[in-house]
Amino acid sequence: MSPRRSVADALGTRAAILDRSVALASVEGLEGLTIGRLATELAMSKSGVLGHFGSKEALQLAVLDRAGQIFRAEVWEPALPAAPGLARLRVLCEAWISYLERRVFPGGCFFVAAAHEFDGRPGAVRDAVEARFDAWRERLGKEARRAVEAGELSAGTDPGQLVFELLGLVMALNHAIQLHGDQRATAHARRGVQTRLGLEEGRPPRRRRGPYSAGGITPLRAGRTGPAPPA
Amino acid sequence: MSPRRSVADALGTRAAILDRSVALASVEGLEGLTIGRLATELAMSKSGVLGHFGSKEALQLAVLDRAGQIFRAEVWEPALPAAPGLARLRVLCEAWISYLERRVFPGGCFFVAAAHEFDGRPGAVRDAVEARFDAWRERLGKEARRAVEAGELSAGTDPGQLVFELLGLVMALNHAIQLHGDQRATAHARRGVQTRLGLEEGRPPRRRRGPYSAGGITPLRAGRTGPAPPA
DNA sequence: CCTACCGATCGGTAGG
DNA sequence: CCTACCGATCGGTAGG
Repeated sequence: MSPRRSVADALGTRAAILDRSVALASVEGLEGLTIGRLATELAMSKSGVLGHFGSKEALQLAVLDRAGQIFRAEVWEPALPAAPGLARLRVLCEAWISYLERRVFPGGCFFVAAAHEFDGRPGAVRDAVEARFDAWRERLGKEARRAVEAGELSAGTDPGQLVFELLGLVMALNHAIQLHGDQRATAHARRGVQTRLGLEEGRPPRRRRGPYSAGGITPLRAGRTGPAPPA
Repeated sequence: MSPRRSVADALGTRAAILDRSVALASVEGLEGLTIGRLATELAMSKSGVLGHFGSKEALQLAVLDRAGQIFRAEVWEPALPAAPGLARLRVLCEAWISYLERRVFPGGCFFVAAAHEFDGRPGAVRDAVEARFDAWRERLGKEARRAVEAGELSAGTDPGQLVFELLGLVMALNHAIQLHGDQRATAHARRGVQTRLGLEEGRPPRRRRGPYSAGGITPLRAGRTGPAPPA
């Protein structure tokens, strides 16, 4: 009952609301997330839930932030130990695929879902989703440019084109898993990444003029947590 | 007031409801499509609208059918004059990209949006969306297999992999247009398709063992309504 | 095709 | 954090 205790409790309650919200919104969408249902599942009153955020939109933005923390921990941070450039790009793509394969969010990629839900509705939520995609593409683009500059990818490689195609592979995988329950699509996604980023592990790239330096070569392992791709 | 007239009127009303529904659902989603809003926009009563379908789910299924007719006319039919195999696959991909570029549905690809909206909710709508994607992938796969069998694509080409990658390019384009308003992404999508299906225009294929044997094929024009891709 | 209505649920507020 | 409540809107039905 002391003020100190109350603050800690409030933060714990807020965190609990957000965790439940992420799970709910992943399946039902950020708009399908309702204060009433949250309150019921958390055994709280609606006003108790809403008091932590002030409005549904503020809750949605907080949920987006929480989902961003999870994405960062699952996809971005595993790639930090890898050397910038091609090596990091490979770990990044594998962690990204693994994040979908392991269904970190039961509804698939939280941000792809949010993008589809809000791309037709102006507002703060839509802007936040767009900003996150901009930042993510920028990060990927930065690694891709570094890989090209270092000669790890063909000098003719367009980093923007590469990032666009990687995004497409991940989106197609997300779609295959969520709509069709097709886990075999992960093999397609991995093969697509390998075609674009080469397949070797720990070997120097072959110096040649061709588009890819696909060496002779074991598949990606670093950062992999899912099962190995089928032969 | 005769029975004949009533039937014609009813069909006209039903068609008007569906057209309005497609436009609304493209932006708001099939679940965001509400009977009340439809009734207001059509200057009808709610029960007048609902009477044509019986339930919201039946309306959603009818809307999906109507959207399918539009997709068929915009993407599939333009490809029918082309020879089966690689030529048809090229026209198909160009019509598909053009369909997104021209924003035939203001909310982007109707089925990609519906897939994201319903992939987490069991039911007839979800099943209908899944069946449509199955059929579409089957059609693309059939053309891809024919192209491989005819030697228009490398014998090593995996049709399933090709279809997966084409779907990814289209989904990345849809995302770029709808979330980022980025029309330049159409160039990335077209370049991705050309990398996979060959680029030349009216030139004989280079006979080599490489992945693509891009035939002596005119570039896509049939069905193209958008601007030419940038150099 | 209409009016009139049903119970349920929505986001949010008043007041404590 | 609660109870109690607001107006609006939801899908759907009764009865004509």
